[in-house]
Amino acid sequence: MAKEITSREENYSQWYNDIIKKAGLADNSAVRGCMVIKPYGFAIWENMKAELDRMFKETGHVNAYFPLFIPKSFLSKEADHVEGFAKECAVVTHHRLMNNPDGSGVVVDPSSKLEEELIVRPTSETIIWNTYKDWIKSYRDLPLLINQWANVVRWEMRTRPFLRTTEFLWQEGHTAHATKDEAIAESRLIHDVYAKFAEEYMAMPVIQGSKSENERFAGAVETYTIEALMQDGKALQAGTSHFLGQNFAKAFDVKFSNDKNTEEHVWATSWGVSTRLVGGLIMTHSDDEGLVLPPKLAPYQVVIVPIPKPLPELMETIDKFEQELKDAGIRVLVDRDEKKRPGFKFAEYEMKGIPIRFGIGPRDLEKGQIEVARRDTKEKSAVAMEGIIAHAKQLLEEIQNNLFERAKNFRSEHYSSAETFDEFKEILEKKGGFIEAHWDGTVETELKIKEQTKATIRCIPLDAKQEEGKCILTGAPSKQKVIFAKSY
RNA sequence: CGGGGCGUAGCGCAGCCCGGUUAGCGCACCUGGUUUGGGACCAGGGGGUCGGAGGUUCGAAUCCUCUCGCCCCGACCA
Repeated sequence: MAKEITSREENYSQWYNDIIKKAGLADNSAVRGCMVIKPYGFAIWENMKAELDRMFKETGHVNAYFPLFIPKSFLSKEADHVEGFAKECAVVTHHRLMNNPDGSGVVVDPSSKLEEELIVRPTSETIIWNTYKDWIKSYRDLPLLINQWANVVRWEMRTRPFLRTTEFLWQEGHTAHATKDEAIAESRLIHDVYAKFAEEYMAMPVIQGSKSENERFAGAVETYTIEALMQDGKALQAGTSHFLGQNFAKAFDVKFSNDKNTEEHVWATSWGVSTRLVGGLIMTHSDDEGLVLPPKLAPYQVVIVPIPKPLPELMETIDKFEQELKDAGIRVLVDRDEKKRPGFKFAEYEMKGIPIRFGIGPRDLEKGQIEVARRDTKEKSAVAMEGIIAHAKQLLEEIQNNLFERAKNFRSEHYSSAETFDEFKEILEKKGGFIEAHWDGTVETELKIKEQTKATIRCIPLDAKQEEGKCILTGAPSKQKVIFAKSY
């Protein structure tokens, strides 16, 4: 029935908001632009986090934690960096409140004004590089491979739950290296980790590429990105990994002595993914009936609904399956609610995107079978109780694969090539999606295209074939196609 | 910051134009009963500063002024 969810066709943004609300992922908060991540939504993030953390550690990184506040002066040490973030910083100017003399509550105590304002971190390059200065003296201190899980604040004009909130959760890796090549290799390594995570865990296909100068991270020499395609034909930048060159080392005077006792500036990378991924996950798979979650990240992979309710004669069997599923490493939820009827529960768990539902009633008990429903295709089938655990395990894999294939198909259907600007505009208007096209390589052209079409260069794909062509806007020569799209 | 919309019970809304007893409906909630294989039904019940302030009036959810907040679309951005 999908009660209360706006259809995608009717209003895509409303649909997105409905899913978040009805599936219990997040709420708006008392603070404009900030959301409350509810337990079910946070569980998805925790699963993402656990997997990413494992991948980072597997590739030699360790976690640390740096302060929330950054002295204002730090931010301005790297010129491009401050320019990129200055307009969206929350600033702490005082540290104390006092009772309002007129009795109307509390006011800022003017005598508590800070000598130097503190910035709530929009990203931590500056405070971290200020710290690295003390940590790095010799080539023996390198590489330094550190990640932190943190919250950051960017005072954006327009926010959307998960996709862009004033405060968001993320991880930010900050590494230091002795050579340029090593730093580039590091940023590429993480770029690959992100792509692998997106595709294998989120079942969200991505295009890997580098950013144009205009879209590059403030302070970076090169930004690598993974770009995903949402169901409304808009692209989502899902993760970025930056090669920072020696920009921050120079700004914070971080030098090391090499094995020939010569001083050199350190080479750096930084990389991050955020709670935005949850938004990407929602928009990649979900449908008009609610959330659809890939099994690998679903808080619960199987839900068992006793039909018509948790009768004692059913629960013995159900408790046994619950334990067996747990033992098999499957996250399972048993609905022991006495009051709600099965139909209600079915709709509820579809809304919440649980990949597999087991329905078990007296009839099933008699026949030694279980009604197995999969969320991705909505198919239902009767499966013998014997071997059900193995069946569930295999079905979870199948669902994971199916979601990825489905998303890949959608992307192929929304991946076009344009030779002329008219063609480009027509595709954008008719179906959106990614459009590959020749571009003359200049910022001016990119900005003009953006102005006329709202589309930007999502990335210069790493695997693009080299071919002679003409820029769709200016006709100037181009050596390869780049990928355009409207984006979030 | 521009353009549009909206603030009435936890949620979704009606009532407002055209002022008039005790502010209403659906869902949710509580109690009891009957039900239960795709969002059950009956009966009873609880819950409201009508976003806030000021004004007009015998009387304001309703009219006027100011104000606060939220949502959508855009500019900005992960």
